[in-house]
Amino acid sequence: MDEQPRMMHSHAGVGMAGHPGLPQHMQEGTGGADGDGRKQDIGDILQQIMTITDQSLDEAQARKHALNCHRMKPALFNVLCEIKEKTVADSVLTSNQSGSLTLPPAICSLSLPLVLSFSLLEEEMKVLSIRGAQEEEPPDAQLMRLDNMLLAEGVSGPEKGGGSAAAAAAAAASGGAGADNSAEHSDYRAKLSQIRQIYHTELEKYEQACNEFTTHVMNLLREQSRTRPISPKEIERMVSIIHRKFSSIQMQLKQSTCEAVMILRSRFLDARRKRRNFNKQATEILNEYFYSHLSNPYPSEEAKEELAKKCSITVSQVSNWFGNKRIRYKKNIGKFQEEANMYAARTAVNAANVSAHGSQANSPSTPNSAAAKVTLSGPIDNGSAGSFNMSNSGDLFMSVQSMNGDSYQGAQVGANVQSQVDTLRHVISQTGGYSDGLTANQMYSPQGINANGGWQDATTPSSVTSPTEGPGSVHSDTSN
DNA sequence: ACCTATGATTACCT
DNA sequence: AGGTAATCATAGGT
Repeated sequence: MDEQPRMMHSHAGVGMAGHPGLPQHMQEGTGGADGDGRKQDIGDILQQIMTITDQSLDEAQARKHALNCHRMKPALFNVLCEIKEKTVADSVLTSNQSGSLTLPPAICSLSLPLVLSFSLLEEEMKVLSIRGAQEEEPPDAQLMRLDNMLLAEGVSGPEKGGGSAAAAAAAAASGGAGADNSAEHSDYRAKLSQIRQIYHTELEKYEQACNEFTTHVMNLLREQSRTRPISPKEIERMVSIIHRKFSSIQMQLKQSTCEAVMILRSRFLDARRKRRNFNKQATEILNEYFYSHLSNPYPSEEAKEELAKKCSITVSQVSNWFGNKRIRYKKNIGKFQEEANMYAARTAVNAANVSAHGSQANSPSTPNSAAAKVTLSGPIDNGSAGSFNMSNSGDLFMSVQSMNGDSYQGAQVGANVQSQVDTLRHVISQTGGYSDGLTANQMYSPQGINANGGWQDATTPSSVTSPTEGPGSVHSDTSN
């Protein structure tokens, strides 16, 4: 940066007299004029440089040529290169001393244009090498991380399959229901491949630009090395600087690609951000289980696995669902009344059907099948809890009494029969079967929920063990 | 735009 | 480890 002042100083200290023929002056300078005479020569040369733009192209070209053909040129060039190498190394070491370099007077007088250009280049090299030294190592680890991530996301990996594999992995991680969000995944894949494409075209573009620029700079430097002290080593260094520069740009590209992928991922696959409702079937299965095990809605690990399989969701999702359900049911039982009715009835119907089928083989009719049929008529026909409550409560109550009573106690009651008991009992509890004088909400107070809000199994001793449903258990003759 | 439903997460408890 | 309660953040309906 101190180039300008230096030049200005020299300029000011010397007269403006113009002299032709640079080589001659150089020769004169070489002649070893000391003191004022030498200064005068330098001033003359400088003046010529300053006015070089005023000269015609041919004239300048001729001088350049003459300079290149100077007999001392190769030797001088080598010396300059050497000094420069050394100076660059020094300047890197003592980077904050922006030392104005002191050249041997002989060299100064020999080739001012060379010295000047050398100084300029020296300056730029200093800057570049400092920068280069600073950016040397740190990005490596980060670059590797980015590369790994891009590879993992299928952006930088092999052409096909990588993306979908990543999507599938992400889908598995998010635990979403398969059929439901497959469309979404294709959308995700499409967007991912879009990112991938952009990434690759950009990468290619950068690479090409890097190569082009490198060749350009190399040519330029080679060209300039005829007039400036540029050694092949320096060209090499310059090239590596350029490559570093471009690879830092590449890293930026990689970084932003990673960001884009992350955003895409979070938008499409992050379970929490993009919450997907379970599909209707899954919800029904879960609700069915919940309401048929209302006295103890805590599915065992096995039951959870089974439910998870049935609903094509994960076990932890099942756990979440039951956790949420329990708490929300307990908090506002009234709100769930209708739902409870519905599922209670449905479960009863299912059980009745199963039981009817089972008994058709062996015995004519069973009390619980009758009960289920009674249950059926209410909520499903007119779909209203109110009318359901009023119409058949008596029958239901009787049926359940008998089911839960002695007649079924000793028999090999199947697990699903227990479900029916829970379900029907629940229906009864809201229809006023257990308590007459209460309001709807109070009536609905579920059996099993104690004063503290916890579920108790006191009312249904048999449901302490979570029943595992199996057709086999019903199959056995439960009638007599 | 608002509201409710709902799946997930969190802190805390047993 | 598994439960509860509170909370978050979004889906989906109006």
